[in-house]
Amino acid sequence: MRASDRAYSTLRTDIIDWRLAPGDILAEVEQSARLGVSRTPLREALSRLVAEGLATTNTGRGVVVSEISLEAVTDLFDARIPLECAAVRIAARRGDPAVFAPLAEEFACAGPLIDGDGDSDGQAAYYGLVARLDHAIDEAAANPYLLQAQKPIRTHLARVRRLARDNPIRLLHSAHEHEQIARALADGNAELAEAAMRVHLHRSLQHLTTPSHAGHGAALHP
Amino acid sequence: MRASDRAYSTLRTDIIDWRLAPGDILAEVEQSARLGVSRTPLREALSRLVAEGLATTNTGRGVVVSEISLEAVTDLFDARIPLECAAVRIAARRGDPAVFAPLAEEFACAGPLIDGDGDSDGQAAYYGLVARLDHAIDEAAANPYLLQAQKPIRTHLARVRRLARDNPIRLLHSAHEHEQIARALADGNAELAEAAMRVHLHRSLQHLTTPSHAGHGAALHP
DNA sequence: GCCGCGACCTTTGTATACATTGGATGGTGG
DNA sequence: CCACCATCCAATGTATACAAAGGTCGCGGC
Repeated sequence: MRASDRAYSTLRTDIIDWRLAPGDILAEVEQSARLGVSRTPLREALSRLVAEGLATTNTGRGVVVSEISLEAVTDLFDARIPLECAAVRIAARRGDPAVFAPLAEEFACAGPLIDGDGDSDGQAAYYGLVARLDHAIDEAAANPYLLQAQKPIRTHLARVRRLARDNPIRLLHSAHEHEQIARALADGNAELAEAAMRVHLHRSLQHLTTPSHAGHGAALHP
Repeated sequence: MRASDRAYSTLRTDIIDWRLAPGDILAEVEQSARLGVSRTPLREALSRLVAEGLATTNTGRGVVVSEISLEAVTDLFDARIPLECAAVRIAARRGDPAVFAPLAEEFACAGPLIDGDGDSDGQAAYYGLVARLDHAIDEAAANPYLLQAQKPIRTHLARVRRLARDNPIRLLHSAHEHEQIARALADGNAELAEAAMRVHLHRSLQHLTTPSHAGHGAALHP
């Protein structure tokens, strides 16, 4: 793997996981020393982060980690909802039903996975299942432009998710919503799939903007 | 202006205007010599082009101008339509009516601008008017994530537009459609604005995919 | 004559040295 | 005492030199 790739993925993970907070300055010499690469590949990594929206260039001051907060999540979903709905609609038309039927079954059986004893293990497995459905939708939609538009949105979403941890109750609901989406896709029912996706996204947004989940970010800003 | 910015905008324009055709190899030494910059800023320009989707990296072969054709325009609009509709819907809610009313008037009076004697001059002025409306919508929507998702789509769209020149009749229809959008926005009518936008985009797509306009691209590939 | 292997060469990836710009700080004048 | 300007410094922007990797061409063997 190239040095610039390593620098990029390390910085990207650091930002998404809030080890690098908004406003933090990514000085070239400092970061190149920290990551053990030269300034040239680091600059390439930084420019990729800027293109992705995870950082912004302050003229003369280098690049800083871009601001984001739970307040931005509404704007984020205003862009996300139409994109995901469009994707799922196309996927229902073009996709192979045989791909989505097993996924629907998995979501139907995901209950024990979520509130089992090995908590974090089960949650990780569930998140993996969600990722597989997302990937199957991307494959079925087979639209590179749609994917390109969704990519930065998903990156930002991953970042705000860390501010509001999902609880088991929400995850159970989420599994049910995902099952509905997968079943509609397996049936090739575009209208139903879009509606189910819309329901899921609205519920997710509602959960994220519920104030009871805010406030543990204080630990990240001592 | 920085050398990397100059290299980026020059290459970007060259690709959009089809001076650099899909499949063309952007060798670092060759392009840096052509643009009169060193390899370092050129690499930054290339990585920006890759992030934008105008070029792709072929391992070991450098970066090549990405493929695009009129066949891709349907996929492009599958991503564009939901985004523009979402933007116009939000703009109708948040926007200032005083901004859009004059724009609607301008579109209403755009007829002579289009099929006047100074053909290309008038068309350029009309395209500028369209750009102003787009910008006003972006400002009114005030959603950076939506804008970020739209940016690559618009870039690709500019590229395919060069394959199918607009004719005066289509432009007159386009002006009328834009007028409808602007009026709905001035009235703060989100539903109507979205519908008008949807009409406009479907008509545009229909025009672009009408086969009578293909075929002058042969001059670009001798 | 065709396939495979190897060497050469072109091209990209990386590092470092140098130039330049923007900012901060301290001093001076009003 | 405040404000403005000049100087210094640190950080980025750029260029070039070097290394590594992949591709292509040619030669030899089958």
